[in-house]
Amino acid sequence: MENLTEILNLDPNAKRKQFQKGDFLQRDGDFQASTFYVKKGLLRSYIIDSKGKEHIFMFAPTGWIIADLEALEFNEPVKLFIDCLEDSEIIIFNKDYLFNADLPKEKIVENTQLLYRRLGKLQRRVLMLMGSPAIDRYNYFLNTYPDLPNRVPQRMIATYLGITPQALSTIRGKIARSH
Amino acid sequence: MENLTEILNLDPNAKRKQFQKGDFLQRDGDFQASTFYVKKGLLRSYIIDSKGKEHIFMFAPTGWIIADLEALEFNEPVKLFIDCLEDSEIIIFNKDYLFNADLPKEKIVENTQLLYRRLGKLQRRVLMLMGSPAIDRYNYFLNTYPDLPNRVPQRMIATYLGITPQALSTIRGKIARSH
DNA sequence: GTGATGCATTCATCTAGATGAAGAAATGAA
DNA sequence: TTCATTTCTTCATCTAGATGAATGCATCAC
Repeated sequence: MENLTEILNLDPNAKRKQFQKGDFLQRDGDFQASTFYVKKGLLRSYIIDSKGKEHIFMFAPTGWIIADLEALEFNEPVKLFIDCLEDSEIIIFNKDYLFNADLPKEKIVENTQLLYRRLGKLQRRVLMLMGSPAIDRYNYFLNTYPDLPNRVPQRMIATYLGITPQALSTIRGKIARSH
Repeated sequence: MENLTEILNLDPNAKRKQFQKGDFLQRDGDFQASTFYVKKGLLRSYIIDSKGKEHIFMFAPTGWIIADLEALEFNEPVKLFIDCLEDSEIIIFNKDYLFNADLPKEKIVENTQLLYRRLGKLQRRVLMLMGSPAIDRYNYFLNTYPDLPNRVPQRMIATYLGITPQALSTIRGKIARSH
């Protein structure tokens, strides 16, 4: 995703900004959704459901792009909170810029490749949420984000998987006990 | 999505084909994933999990595009079955054609819009699978596919929602009883 | 150091939805 | 029409994971 940096440097409206652990970049109810490129650090996006429970939609370590895709695309108010899990350097830009008419055609095609990739991953996520038990989802998580287990608390991993921290603890116990 | 037809007509490799209810367009294990545009009819894509259970990833009525996005993007063998729920007229084409260098830039940008839209929908699907009870997911399904309840059997709707036909039957019973 | 706050683990319950079985209704083929 | 197949519903269990509470550790502020 490093080629993105180059593009982002071209966007006259892109803002580079430093954030601290705990800072919010966007919250539920905001009217204007933004797109964030993580130059360095770690973000996450999540909702809080009707019962007050947190559900992490994704983590975004260095090099990733994170946004409320639904709000962006359908011009709805933001549903996803986005905040910093570590001090982070972020580039805030307009989604449209990735497909701006000023960019050369090949760049645009390159950028759509990123969307395609994300679609593939999301497809997998849906299929796993429907068809795989929590332990398989946990193993897939470890594969997708190999270095995150050391950087984020268990309870966040649990809410990413769609289970409670207690359930994750039990699963980890089982894995450990079976060597 | 009607503008797509036009583009598809330009693709020299796109094949138009007639299928019958029950025909398979693609199955688990195929090596070459394709992309299908539904000119008329109704398709679905689904996996069969390790316990032999069916999970429908999506329905594709007239005007929709359906494919195994993960297999396409990462050049993996196909995981999703795709078959016809009704007699259908299908255009089979290469995903790359949507972003072919021969197309005018505006067309490419237009096509990425479709990807974005799909991403937004998938985000919502993930969030609902994690955070909403089956009844809410059912109502959202009714919203997304208003005319499908009359065209597809309940058991398929259930496997789309990620629950069993029995559970869906109970939910419908509750909704009916509460007027 | 002390106290406070947050995190992980364990255990005893509880529950949404799964499973399996059976009957009723609908669909389809001959 | 009749027979077979599939679909839908209901009910009696069962289970993965939720909930809530208690305990033991860390971490941080002061």
